[in-house]
Amino acid sequence: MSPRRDRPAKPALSREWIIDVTLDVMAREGLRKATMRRVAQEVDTGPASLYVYFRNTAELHAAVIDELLGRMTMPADGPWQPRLEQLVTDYMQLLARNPGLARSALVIRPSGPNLLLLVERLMSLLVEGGADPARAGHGADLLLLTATAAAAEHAVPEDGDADAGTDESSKQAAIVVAIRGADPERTPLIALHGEHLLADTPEDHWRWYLRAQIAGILAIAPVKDER
Amino acid sequence: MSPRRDRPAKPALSREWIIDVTLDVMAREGLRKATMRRVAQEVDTGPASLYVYFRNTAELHAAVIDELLGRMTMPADGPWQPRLEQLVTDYMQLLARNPGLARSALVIRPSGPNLLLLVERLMSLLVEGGADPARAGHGADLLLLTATAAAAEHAVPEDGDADAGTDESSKQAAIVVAIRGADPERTPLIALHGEHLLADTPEDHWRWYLRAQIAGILAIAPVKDER
DNA sequence: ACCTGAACACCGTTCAAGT
DNA sequence: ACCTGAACACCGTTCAAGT
Repeated sequence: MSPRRDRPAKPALSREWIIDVTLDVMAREGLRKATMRRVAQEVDTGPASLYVYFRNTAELHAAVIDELLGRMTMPADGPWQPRLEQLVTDYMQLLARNPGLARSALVIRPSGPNLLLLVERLMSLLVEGGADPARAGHGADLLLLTATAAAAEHAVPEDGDADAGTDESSKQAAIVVAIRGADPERTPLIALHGEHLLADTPEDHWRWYLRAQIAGILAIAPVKDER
Repeated sequence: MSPRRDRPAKPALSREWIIDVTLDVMAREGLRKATMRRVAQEVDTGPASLYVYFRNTAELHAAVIDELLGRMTMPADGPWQPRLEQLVTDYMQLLARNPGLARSALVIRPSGPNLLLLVERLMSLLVEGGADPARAGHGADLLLLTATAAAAEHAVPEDGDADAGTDESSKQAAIVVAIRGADPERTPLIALHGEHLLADTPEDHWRWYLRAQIAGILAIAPVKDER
């Protein structure tokens, strides 16, 4: 009669369970709270137990990212460019939704099976758009890099991420002040054209990044060829 | 006779001194060790004292980045494109040299006076290259974003950054294994062209990123214009 | 104002021992 | 093998009190 019946026997620990619980804590309280100790507590054990499945925190985060990637739906048929933009934007938003995940992604360089599949799709869309297949991999890489970085920036500050501006994010506010207060002597171009940076929405901004990069990827030749 | 003469009187705390000491600890042991507690100890006080000058750790890091930016030398005269590439590469390397700094830069969005000056220079070089002045700010933004992200990736793992692969960085190794082991059925393009990704050096890779982005920035029109 | 010791509420990771 | 409590060596930040 050791396992009580009213409280079902504790399920066996497993990679999957740990990842699920981590995702859960993350959704509720942000990645910053999804620590080894906290997750361990949530699965009702000591922190040491997790180290049987993940060598360290970074590896746990990598697993979480690949899990999320697996849930991403690929855009339907249509012209290559909107599909490409959609795919990269989805990836960006996936990371931006869980602030801190993007930061992790930059450090750990995910390379799980689902990431490979995403890269394959990006490459195929770029090739459809006319890219040199030999360089499509670089193009995909660049798009993912920018998406990750943009997500890390966009990222909603977590509760008390040392960023509790009164009404607006003080991070944004600092930039606005810096641009508006630009000295026309020292920084004439910013003084003249800075408003353009503040004028459009983050979405417009992101779309411009995307378009510029796609245009560049399609236009540029391999670096090696020169000299 | 309260201040002993053999041990000079403790200098008064100041923003500058704290930044200098932080830079010092960073250079010797990496940003990860440059904690509030550690820096406080180095200036021989309790951690609480630093909070008189910096509201939190992120603010200290931002100050450190702007200080480093101030020490950056601007490239000499010459054609705009090499100068532009040099400038962005310098910024990337400045961040890559202190692993973790790049990660901080993404989160805190530096906007100090020295960053503004860098943006101004980038804008002016882009305009020299033929960019629409109204969009040069976006271009500079994109270049800095990529530089920061690339630096965060490149970044040499700090001593025991949970990344002590036997001989090579295990992070890199994981990608190599993933690409080499790509399934030709599931990911045919990677299987076919993946070697290109492994073939060139990080420097070539970076230069390609730069060229692609510059080409794109010069080619693309404002997003707003469509529809 | 500026400065501080002490405390609060946490971390990641490893060890030695258990099953 | 898998699992774990306890320990080690840290964190950021705030408080209440001092000068």
